Amino acid sequence: MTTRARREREKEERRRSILRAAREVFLDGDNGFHRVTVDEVAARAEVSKGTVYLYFESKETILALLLLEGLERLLARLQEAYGAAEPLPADERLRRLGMAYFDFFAAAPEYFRLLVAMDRGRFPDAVKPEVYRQVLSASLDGLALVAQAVQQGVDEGLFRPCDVRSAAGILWATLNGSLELLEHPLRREMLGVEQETFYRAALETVIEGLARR
Amino acid sequence: MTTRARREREKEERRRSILRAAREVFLDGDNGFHRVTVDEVAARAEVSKGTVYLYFESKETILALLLLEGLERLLARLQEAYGAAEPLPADERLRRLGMAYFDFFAAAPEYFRLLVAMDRGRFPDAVKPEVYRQVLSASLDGLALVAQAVQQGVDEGLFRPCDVRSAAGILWATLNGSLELLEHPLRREMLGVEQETFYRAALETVIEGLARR
Amino acid sequence: MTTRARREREKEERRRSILRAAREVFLDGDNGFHRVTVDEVAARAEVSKGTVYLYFESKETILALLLLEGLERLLARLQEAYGAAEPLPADERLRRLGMAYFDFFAAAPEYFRLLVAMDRGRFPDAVKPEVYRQVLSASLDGLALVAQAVQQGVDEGLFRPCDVRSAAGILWATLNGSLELLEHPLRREMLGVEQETFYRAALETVIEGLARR
Amino acid sequence: MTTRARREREKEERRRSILRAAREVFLDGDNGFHRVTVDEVAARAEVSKGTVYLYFESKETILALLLLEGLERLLARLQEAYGAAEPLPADERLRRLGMAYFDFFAAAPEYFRLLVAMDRGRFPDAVKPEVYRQVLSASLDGLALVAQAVQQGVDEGLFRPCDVRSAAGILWATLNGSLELLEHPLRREMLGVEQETFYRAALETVIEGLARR
DNA sequence: GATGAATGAGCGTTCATTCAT
DNA sequence: GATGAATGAACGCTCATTCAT
Repeated sequence: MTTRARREREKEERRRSILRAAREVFLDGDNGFHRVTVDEVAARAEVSKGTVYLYFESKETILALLLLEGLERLLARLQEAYGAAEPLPADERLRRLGMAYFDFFAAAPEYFRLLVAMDRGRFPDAVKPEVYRQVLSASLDGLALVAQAVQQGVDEGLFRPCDVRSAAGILWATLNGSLELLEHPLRREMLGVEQETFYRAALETVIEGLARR
Repeated sequence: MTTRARREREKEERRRSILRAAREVFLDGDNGFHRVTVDEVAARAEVSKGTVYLYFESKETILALLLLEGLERLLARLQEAYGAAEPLPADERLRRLGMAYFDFFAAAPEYFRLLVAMDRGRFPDAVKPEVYRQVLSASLDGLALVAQAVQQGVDEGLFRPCDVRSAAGILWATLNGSLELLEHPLRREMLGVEQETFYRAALETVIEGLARR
Repeated sequence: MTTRARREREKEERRRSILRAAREVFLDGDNGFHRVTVDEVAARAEVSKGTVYLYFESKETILALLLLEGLERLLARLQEAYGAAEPLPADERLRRLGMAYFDFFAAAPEYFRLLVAMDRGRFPDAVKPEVYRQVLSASLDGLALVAQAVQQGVDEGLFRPCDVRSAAGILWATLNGSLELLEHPLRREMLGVEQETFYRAALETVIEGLARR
Repeated sequence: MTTRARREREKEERRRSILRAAREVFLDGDNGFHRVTVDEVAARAEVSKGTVYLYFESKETILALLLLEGLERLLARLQEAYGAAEPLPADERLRRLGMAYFDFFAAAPEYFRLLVAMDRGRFPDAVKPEVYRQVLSASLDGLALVAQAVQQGVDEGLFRPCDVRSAAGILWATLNGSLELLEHPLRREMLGVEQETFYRAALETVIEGLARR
């Protein structure tokens, strides 16, 4: 009985260890996610290539799970940032959501790349629909949170009436674009601005853009 | 001397012809730029594979030059859209710039993908810093145009005083983010909105966000 | 002692159950016997993969035993078809044997493929000589039945005197060749004939060829 | 000019050399054709794996071409054996065709295996339809030759009227079955007969079976 | 006796790059 | 300057077999 439980635990540990190895390869490489190789992941996890496939269906599945993991952590942070229990003005909620988003991806920019890459290449084909749906669903949940804040703003007369889901999407797009734009040092130099400063300004601009005059 | 000149000219022609072939392959493929192979480019240009490497350092360099070319065309369109000769209000200029940007990438999404990919994969290593800088410089020129329109808006009291270069960057980031966000059908579905509609709304939101109250 | 006997019995049952699972996988697949994997057999038998190897030396051994089983069933059918108890003319016996052979393999072409494959691939190395000999012996028994019918024909003056074992072998070769030839749709098309019609004609031709003039 | 010609020649030589290497791997191995590995072929030809794919589309194509080569040689031998220019009785023609067939495959039994294998596995998918058709066409030409001899026999009253194409197929099936049956030493032992003796007897039996009484 | 996690050699195929001619 | 044949590392994935527990 104990044996069985231990087995189970070890298996889960191994699984995690492969996932961790994948994350390391994925995050370490200066190369970006498409340089993640099953060979490399296996080597880093100190298991054979076959073992990797014992735990995961495909390379893409591993990356998708990695992403999902990230998104779930992100979502938790966003929910925390939203501060549902606190009586906050809508713009403040958006500010907090935006900065939580920033903190998350500033800490792990590769997740951001992975999120962006998810639509491309072999992903849609190689990843089980279920996993794919989970990824999309996590994204949707995050978006819903933003939309909720926008709705609050509209309801309270702070924001102009609008399609709140689109508005949420616009904020999302802006924040993504800001993260991406300044990811490269040369572009930061070009704009002569620090990433966080720029990001905050972008966030404020969109919030301002939603505001009732 | 004449011979030398002719030689030079022929060489340049060959170079252009390879680049043109690369562009054809690049734009033809239904699969995106990462399907561009040196074999195919050489075949299309009717030269040997070796010759391609005689004129270009690497496949990535070719793609970078292609992008540069594209950016230059984009810049021309932006300049046209800016309408320097016409007496236009600043917000209208931004609107025109934004839609020219949209039109360009809607017509050739591959360029957008290439632009996004530029920071990643083998590009940073395989592309000479000089070429890289040229790409950035083309971006800068575009940005300057946007900044100029913002400056006009600030000067005329339409927009709030601000760091115009940052403001231009914010608009840019938003538009890029919007293009990227909606590139994938599933995300379009998720937002329940058409790409152009969303893009326009994002553009308006940022313009609004810049406006003086 | 009783325990020992029970153990023995259980072991045999387990063995049979694995073999049955293997047969199911073997006959299920649309893809032929080379799609049989140990994983699948183990899963179907609801035992671990290790257990499979506890009872059988190799995958090839399992397949060989499967074939042996099949051949034994075939032999039973041939004996029935022979109709030892009935007073039949020799040619009729051959006809019945031939058609029983056809029916067997038409119903389970995989067995035929396996029989053909037996000499090839990893089989000769991976299968114990003993098992191999058993397979051959089963074939011999079938052959003996055919030879017996031929002998009857010779004795009764219906067939020309000949080496009856060779004659039986010739019939066997013809029937095998016919089955194999027409297994592929394209070759059926090429000959413009249906499998059973062709097979019957082949059977008759050889019977005729054995007949006294 | 000479250079060009030499290049061409060398290329053809290389191609042949890879094909020869493939044949060696294919014929040498005790393993049968499905153990033919691109790695092995490349090693034997002393080229890199990539080079193999420079000359051939796929492994299956190589094997198909090998087979085609064999079939063409076989066909030439059959035509010679048929002796169109000589005034031969139909049964003698069949005898000569049959023995030419035997000689060919006795000398290179692997070709026989390859021919049989051609219908299976990845062949139909992995081989260009054109090559596939050529293989079938070569088979058909051989069959036509046999059918022609049978027709002659029917016309001359030596053979019973019959569907000559089916009759040719029956002979073919018998000969194939005989070759296959006795390929394995253990089966030869089992029948207590030498391969050629058996084969001749089978050939005679079918000829006899076609004969008018 | 039974398990099932782990192995690792093996597969066919691709393609950017090099270099002898 | 131009060629194009050759390279070879890399890729994701499979599966029969082993062995510590």
